[in-house]
Amino acid sequence: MAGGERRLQILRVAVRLFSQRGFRGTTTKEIAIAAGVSEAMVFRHFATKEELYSAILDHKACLHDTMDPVQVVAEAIARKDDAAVFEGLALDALNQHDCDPEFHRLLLHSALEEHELAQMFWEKFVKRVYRILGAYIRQRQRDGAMIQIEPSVIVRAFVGMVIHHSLNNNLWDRKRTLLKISNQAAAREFTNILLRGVTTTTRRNGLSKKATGKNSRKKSSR
Amino acid sequence: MAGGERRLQILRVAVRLFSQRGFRGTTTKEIAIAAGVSEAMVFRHFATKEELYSAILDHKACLHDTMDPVQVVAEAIARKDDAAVFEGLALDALNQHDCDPEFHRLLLHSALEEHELAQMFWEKFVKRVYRILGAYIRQRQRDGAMIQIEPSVIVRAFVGMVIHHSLNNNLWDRKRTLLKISNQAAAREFTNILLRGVTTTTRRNGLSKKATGKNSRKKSSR
DNA sequence: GTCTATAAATAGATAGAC
DNA sequence: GTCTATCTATTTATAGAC
Repeated sequence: MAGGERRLQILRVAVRLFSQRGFRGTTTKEIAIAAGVSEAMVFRHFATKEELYSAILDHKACLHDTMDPVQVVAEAIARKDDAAVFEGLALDALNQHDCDPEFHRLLLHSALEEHELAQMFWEKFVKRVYRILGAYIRQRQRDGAMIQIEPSVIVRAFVGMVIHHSLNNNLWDRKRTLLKISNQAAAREFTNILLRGVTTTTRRNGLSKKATGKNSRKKSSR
Repeated sequence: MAGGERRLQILRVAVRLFSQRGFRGTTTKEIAIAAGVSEAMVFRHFATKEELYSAILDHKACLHDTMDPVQVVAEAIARKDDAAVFEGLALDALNQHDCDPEFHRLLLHSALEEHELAQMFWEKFVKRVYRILGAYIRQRQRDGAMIQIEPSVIVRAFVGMVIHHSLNNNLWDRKRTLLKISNQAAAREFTNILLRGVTTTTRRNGLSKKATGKNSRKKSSR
């Protein structure tokens, strides 16, 4: 097998094992066996186990760089379509986690081990979501469309619903014994709860026909 | 030092190290050094490393058995005081995590490693919260006090806010760079968001407050 | 109870043949 | 590129003296 090809294969096997048992919990021998090669081959492609780990992180991080969570809803933000903003973000996150559960586990392992990936992810991804979503909420508060709660609290509440749901599905309750629901439905329900919870609205008929932004005139209700 | 005493001391040291670096990431030598004894002493009190781990889990699980999260709000449930129910649960969980962050980390490690503790905790604790809180919500829906959303979804949303907040504070953002808020305030804010989001009460306009119980939620949002 | 010394197994990593 | 064989350090665990 060609160099680059084999390298990638070993890398993928390592991703799987590291995500299952953590960095320290996985031996280079296990990786070699799972990849169907000798240990020497592993060390031919990656000088040390640490280097292998780093390569994985780079690999994963690069993949996730290309998908910008904020870009997914940029247009909804411009339109000030609250439901589309939150539902879009939630659905994107849930789908992401579903199609790459390994990454979520890898991230948790690295957070527990205080490895660089955790901090990198935090800096490049989480902070960004808080900044941009926080700014959006602040704007909507100025519009009189949302009640005066510290925006970070709202972000945390919403991110909490979504991430915790993923964590449940991927880590604790893979059989979905407690809650079986599609990602679409979950994104919609969480968004409904949050928006009912934080938007100013006088009518109780349904929930979404409220200020779409451009012409909201209500000033600070409380 | 007497037998039982030393045993407990080693156990406590091990709890700290395991929660920091996981089971496989901690060596018996490190434990011995941290406890100020020789490795032989560790193996005198615990035949194997596995046995030490199990002893920790028993120790912790037993501690947490005594504090029933549901009992904390039993009286609020009887009174149908929605705000007290949710705020009480949230505050209890947040304080619990704050005063024993090790347990939270230990739990995560064991969930990732698929160790028994994780499943035990899930069965004895999480399921219970879902069952009881779900039943309460269902009752409140029959009362006409809450909108018709699958109760499990509401539970997941709320538990998500709270647990994710703890996870952030204990694992990712110990410096609280993104959100600095007291447990009391957090419990109150999350409850406000959720209850605004799921209750049928007509708020502003001083219209009817159709909720049945003596719902004494205060309307302060800074 | 506590230690030092050490056994036995496993880990990461390298050498060198093919 | 790939393997077998091997080295070295570490890790779990034990023996036996005090």
